[in-house]
Amino acid sequence: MEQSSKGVRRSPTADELAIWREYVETSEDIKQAMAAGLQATSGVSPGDYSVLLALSEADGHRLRSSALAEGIGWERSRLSHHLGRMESRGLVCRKKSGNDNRGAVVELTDDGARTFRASSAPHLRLVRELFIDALSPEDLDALAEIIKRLRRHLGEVLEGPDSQNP
Amino acid sequence: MEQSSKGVRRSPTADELAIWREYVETSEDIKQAMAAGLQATSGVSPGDYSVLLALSEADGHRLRSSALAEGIGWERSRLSHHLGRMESRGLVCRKKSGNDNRGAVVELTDDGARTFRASSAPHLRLVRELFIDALSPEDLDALAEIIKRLRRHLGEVLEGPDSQNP
DNA sequence: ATTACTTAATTGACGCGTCAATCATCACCC
DNA sequence: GGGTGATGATTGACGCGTCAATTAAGTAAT
Repeated sequence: MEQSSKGVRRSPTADELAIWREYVETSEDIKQAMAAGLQATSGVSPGDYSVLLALSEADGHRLRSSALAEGIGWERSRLSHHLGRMESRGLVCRKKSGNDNRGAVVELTDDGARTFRASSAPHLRLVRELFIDALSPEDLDALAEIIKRLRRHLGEVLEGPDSQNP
Repeated sequence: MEQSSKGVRRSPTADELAIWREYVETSEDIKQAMAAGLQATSGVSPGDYSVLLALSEADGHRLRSSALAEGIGWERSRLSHHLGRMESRGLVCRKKSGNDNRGAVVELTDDGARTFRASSAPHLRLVRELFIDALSPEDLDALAEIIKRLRRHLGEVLEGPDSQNP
């Protein structure tokens, strides 16, 4: 039996660790730069932007809160907290859903729609400035491929360990 | 004049935006998986781990708080808040510095040192499982290069805009 | 119809991070 | 030595995210 099964497996080398650290730091710095830029230009956070975008694209500017959570890949409680803050700022409002009385529907207010329109161009500009402009088309392709592998691997590793789900 | 100077510059394409989104989501998922794994195996957060690591490597297991902040690349107030939490858990303690009475010195407690030793192997294992194992050596090299470019570009873009620093 | 299960969403507590304000100390210098 | 300003560190307020608990409404089974 060798290292591929279950025995002792090697630790990352110093080089590998350095790349890991750079990876984490860089992605956090970029996230932070995006947040700061968005805040400065449009007064919204990345989370706000995700919510506004999803609602803007939705039929009638309204979505079931669970559908919204699903759409942007958030936990429900996270969304609930965030909607509370956005509602208090008047960007969004919550109403009872017609057919199922436990469901809530989230709707974009006029102010929310305006805010989204105003933040869209700055957001796109920031994506270009902070990310796209840094890389050649070949880099971008390579990165896309690497991300796919990271993602797929992560999925496997989070399933595997103790998946007693039928 | 074309798009390279100051005029209208193109928005990201749909493909580019998709890669951006994947990049952000993946790095957050990985960060989250690391945090969860570390918490489950050793009861520490990634932030705790950074602090413990830096102190463990320091001479006498103690550092000026500003040197510590510098070393791990944190804002001072962030570190101060974090140290408060770690101190209340008994991982770390703060003392007045000898020669400069406004400086504080942070010192690893025995419990902190023990905790660090216990978390080190799980941390390395997680780096391998979540990151290194997902990629071939060539991928890793390519990724390292891309990260360097992102980082360099980010530095330029954050300097440039309005650097009225003498 | 009463009990039991599931599903939708919210809440509260708590850790984390940022920003702006504050406080203490040191350094200078007139 | 008493301003003045820089430096080291802390604090408070607030937004963000997770987890565990809770509320409320639908669904089934007996």
